[in-house]
Amino acid sequence: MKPDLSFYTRNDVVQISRELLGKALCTNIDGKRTEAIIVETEAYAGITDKASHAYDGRRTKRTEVMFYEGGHAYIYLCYGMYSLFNVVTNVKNIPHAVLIRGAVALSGTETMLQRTGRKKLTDDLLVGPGKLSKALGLHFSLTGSSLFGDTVWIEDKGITVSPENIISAPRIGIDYAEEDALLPYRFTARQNFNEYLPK
DNA sequence: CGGCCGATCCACT
DNA sequence: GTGGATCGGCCGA
Repeated sequence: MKPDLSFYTRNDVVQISRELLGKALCTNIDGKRTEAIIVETEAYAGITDKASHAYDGRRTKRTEVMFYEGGHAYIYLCYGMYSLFNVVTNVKNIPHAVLIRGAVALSGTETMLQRTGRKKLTDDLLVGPGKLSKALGLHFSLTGSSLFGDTVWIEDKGITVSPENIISAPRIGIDYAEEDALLPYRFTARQNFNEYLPK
C-alpha cells in the first residue's frame, strides 16, 4: 500500500530518508511496470542546507517543484544526461527532498535491462541515481508528478530495515557545500533483500 | 546573451 | 585514479 500524505509532510527529512529504505519505488511508464526496493537515500534539508538546490530560498522554474507539498517527484537533469529522482517532503513552501540513490530490482527486471542496455541482472543495476532513473524510465520531464498518481509512486511492501542495519555517511558529489558537505545525510541499508526478490 | 558547471557514469590507464 | 561526454539551468553583464 502507498504511504499516506502524512508520511511525506513531516518536518524531519532525515527520518523520512531512513524510512524510505526498504520501501518500493514503482513506475508505470510507456506501458511498462517496474518496482524496486530502495536501498540508498540522501536528505536535502531545504533553505539552510548548502548542498540543496533550494539553499537560501533559491526559487526558480526548476526548483519550484521542491516547494510543492510533500508527496511529489522532483526530477532534474544532471551533467546533461542523467535524470535524478527525488521525493519532495514537508509542507508546501518548505523545500525538503530525498534523493533516491540506489535500489534493487523487485519486478519488471526485463524492462529495466532493456532501458539500460544491459544483458543480465547484476547487483549494481540500480545503484547510482542516474542508472536508477534510466532503468525505471524516470525522465526529468516527469518532474512535478504526484506520488499519488499512476505514473510514479512509493509503496510499503511490509519490508522493514531496522536502525542497526542503516549506515549513515556524508553525501556524494557535493563538495561545494562547505561545512554542510560533512553532514551524515546519506543512508544505506546494509541488509540483503533476497528473501523478498523473485527467484 | 554568453559562459560556466553540475546531487553522474563509464571507459581507460 | 582520471578525464570526457553532454546540455539545461543559472547567474552576471
